[in-house]
Amino acid sequence: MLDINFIRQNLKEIKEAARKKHVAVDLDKLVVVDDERRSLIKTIDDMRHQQNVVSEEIAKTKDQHKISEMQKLKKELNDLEARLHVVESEFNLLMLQVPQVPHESVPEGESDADNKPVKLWGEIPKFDFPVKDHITLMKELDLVDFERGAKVAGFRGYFLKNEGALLSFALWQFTINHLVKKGFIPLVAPSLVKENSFVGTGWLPQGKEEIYHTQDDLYLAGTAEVPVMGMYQDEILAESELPKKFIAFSPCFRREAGSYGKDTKGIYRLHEFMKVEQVIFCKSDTDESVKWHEEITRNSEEILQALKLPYRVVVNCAGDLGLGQVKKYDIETWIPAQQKYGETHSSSYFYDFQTRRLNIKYRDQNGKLQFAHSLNNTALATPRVLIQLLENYQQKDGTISVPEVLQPYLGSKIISKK
RNA sequence: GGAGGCGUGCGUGAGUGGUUGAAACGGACAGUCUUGAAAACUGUUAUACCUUAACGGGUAUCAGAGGUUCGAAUCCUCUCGCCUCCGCCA
Repeated sequence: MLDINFIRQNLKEIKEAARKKHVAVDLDKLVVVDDERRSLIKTIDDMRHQQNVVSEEIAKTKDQHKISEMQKLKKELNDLEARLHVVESEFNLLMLQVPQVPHESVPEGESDADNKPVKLWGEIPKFDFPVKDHITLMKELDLVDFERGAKVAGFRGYFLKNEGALLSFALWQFTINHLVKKGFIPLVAPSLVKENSFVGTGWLPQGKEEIYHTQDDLYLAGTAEVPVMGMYQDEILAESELPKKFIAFSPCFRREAGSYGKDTKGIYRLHEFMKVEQVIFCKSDTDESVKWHEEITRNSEEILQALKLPYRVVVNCAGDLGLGQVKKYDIETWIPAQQKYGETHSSSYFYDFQTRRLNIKYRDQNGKLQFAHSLNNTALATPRVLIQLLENYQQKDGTISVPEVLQPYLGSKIISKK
């Protein structure tokens, strides 16, 4: 959510942002609705003032004439309040659709195909044998059971098995340890979450099709960003505790509506997966946001570097940005069998878009309340990253060598047939 | 799932229809005093919106939403949250 005064003063810029982000929102209508809203509030406030003054007189004089005068006023007031009610809900609905303005460095574009690479790391491995894809590798080494996964959990269901499971634990543990050393507070976050946090983070109302909804009116979060942001809703933080840095583990659920035909094989696109997510609250300062954005991106790169997986960083084009995002980097990691990079991380910042919706503030040095800024990035998502890990580490004899940094967690150096 | 209780400001807690945005105590902050600290004393201590050049003024908010009333923290209805006991359960 943006400040309505900011919207009114920068209407052209916001319209441009909506165009770039492909967001359909009638901003002219918003202004008209806001005009009516403002004038109603003014009128109603004045009438209430009169009501307060006269009521006080009545308390003393019990003047029957004034009472009937106020009865009339009350009727008028009720009508206006009812109208304001309607206008305000219209106003709020429109406000929830107004996009954040992308940073000037964000390229224009329609979809992820227009994202621009900004960094390359690692060498693309050359294999002197036919490369197997992760599905083949996992089946041969008995690391996954798709058939029974589908039997039990339906389409896109899976069981991770043997080292497929153990590697996941190793990756989580390694990642969390790495970030805790950097001052991140570890969390295990809820996935079953109330609607508020989804609206507050910008996942709702537009993302309704993507999110599972339970019969108890709770929703299943597709990322720990949702619960961790919701954690501080309606709170005033101390400036001294900023930046607040969290590393949160949670199961993640996505309906993947609209992508029924996409990535139907393997473990790339799943309804249920696990993620270790970085979430930061920082001071209300655009430079601070940029600084921490670079840091959380670097943190994820460090993890890939420690795993010695080749990756590239792309800056997402405006068409590929979420409603509230100012700028986003995706990190894409090399998939040998497909000879291309595949998204494994997504790093974004929002300025105060989310914290305004969630009412998360802090008191600055001058005693003024400010909306904090928020950011988040994947630290590591499983099982997707197993694709890159297994394929890049495969060996001629069909075994997988275990990345050095994971060996202590896994207790072995090689994954071979049972 | 059954039975009961409770929701007031940073905290404890008063307030059951008319200057109560809200007593009192505590906490925090600032000042006086002190070499420094403590103690004592004094003062400050909500947020949002509207209005004003400014001083200031106005409206709303006592979990939330409705209702009764000229007037609601106080009465009524619903919702939400928390707590206790029983049952069930990892």
